[in-house]
Amino acid sequence: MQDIERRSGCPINLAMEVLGDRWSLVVIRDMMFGNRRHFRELLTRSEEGIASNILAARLKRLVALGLVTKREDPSHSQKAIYSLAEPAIQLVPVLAVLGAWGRRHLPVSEELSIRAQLLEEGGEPMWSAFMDDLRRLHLEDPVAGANGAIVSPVLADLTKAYEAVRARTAPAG
Amino acid sequence: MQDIERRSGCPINLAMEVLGDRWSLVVIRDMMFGNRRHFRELLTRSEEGIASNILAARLKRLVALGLVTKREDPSHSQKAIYSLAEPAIQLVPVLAVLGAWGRRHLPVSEELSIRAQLLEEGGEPMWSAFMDDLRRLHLEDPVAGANGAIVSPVLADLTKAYEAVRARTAPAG
DNA sequence: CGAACCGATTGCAAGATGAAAGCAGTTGTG
DNA sequence: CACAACTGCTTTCATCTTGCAATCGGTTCG
Repeated sequence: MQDIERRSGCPINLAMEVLGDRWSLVVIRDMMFGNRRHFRELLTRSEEGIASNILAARLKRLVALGLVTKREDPSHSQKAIYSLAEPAIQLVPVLAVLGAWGRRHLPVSEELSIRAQLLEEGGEPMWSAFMDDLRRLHLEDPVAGANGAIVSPVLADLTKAYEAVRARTAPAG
Repeated sequence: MQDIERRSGCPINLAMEVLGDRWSLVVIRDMMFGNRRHFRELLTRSEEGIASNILAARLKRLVALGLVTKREDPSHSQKAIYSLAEPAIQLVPVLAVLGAWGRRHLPVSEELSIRAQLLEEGGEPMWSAFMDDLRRLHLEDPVAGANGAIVSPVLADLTKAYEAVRARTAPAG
């Protein structure tokens, strides 16, 4: 694991040393909920428009920290598949409660917060089911998970709800 | 509320725009679990050694964002009392699950993670009780909350456990 | 053989961070 | 009533981080 500062041994402090920047959790969110597994997908399909050097730096750091793994894509000798490692998969509850907080207190858009709402309402059972799905997509068979040969039922439901809201609120897009 | 970037309307993204730096959540943690309510307390009793200019900037930003409030201390015309506002109080579940994650995956120290452990084991009922306590200390009567005239039972339990571990692991300190 | 695509890297400017010192005013002490 | 300690900050300056734009060498596809 790459060096973090270790200003103190407090769990909150250490978590902020690992995740306390503007991009790391957003990248993990895209891998987790958008199943973005390649550099280009993360770069160009990012809602927030991350810069390529920042993305490269974040991915390298997350790999060094053991939150993400990187392997070759057999379909393309230059492509790399990025996958969530177990510690990142266990961030599901963190993202769920953080999303729930953001939805209550920040100026979110309806389409981008429907998944946070469902994840909050689904509670612990849904989080566990989602984490099991993620283990299949990212740990068990990363290649099939990356190319869509296997899918997550929980993620499919979330995505379906997202598409439905998007179709309703922005029929043209 | 002060301007945040608003790169997107995603709850996770917005939460990271508000809390995604190395210090904001640490400051909130100290106010919440350490009941640090004055600038000097936050500055000198910080485990991580925050710099005074950074602390000043963070407090100003958190006040502007509506997470923290600032008022005069009647006991000292120059003193300011900083209190958690409702949105920050509702970060209790976030800090609880984030602490639980940090405790599992990062090199925490035993004494500084006992509170995270208790908070995780206490679950939702304990979080609710703690949030009620915080409302009394920070919203209902900030002055009495700041000077110790009223205390939080939940916090007292957490602090007691912390002191016990500290006495066991570092008898001299 | 050229265009599009692959995961990055480089240069540069702007902004954030952090250590240290300092500030003007207030309070407690001898 | 002088004075030291303490109050919440602010300033300065050197260093580190961030983000944009352009680009890189290689691969794949038509």
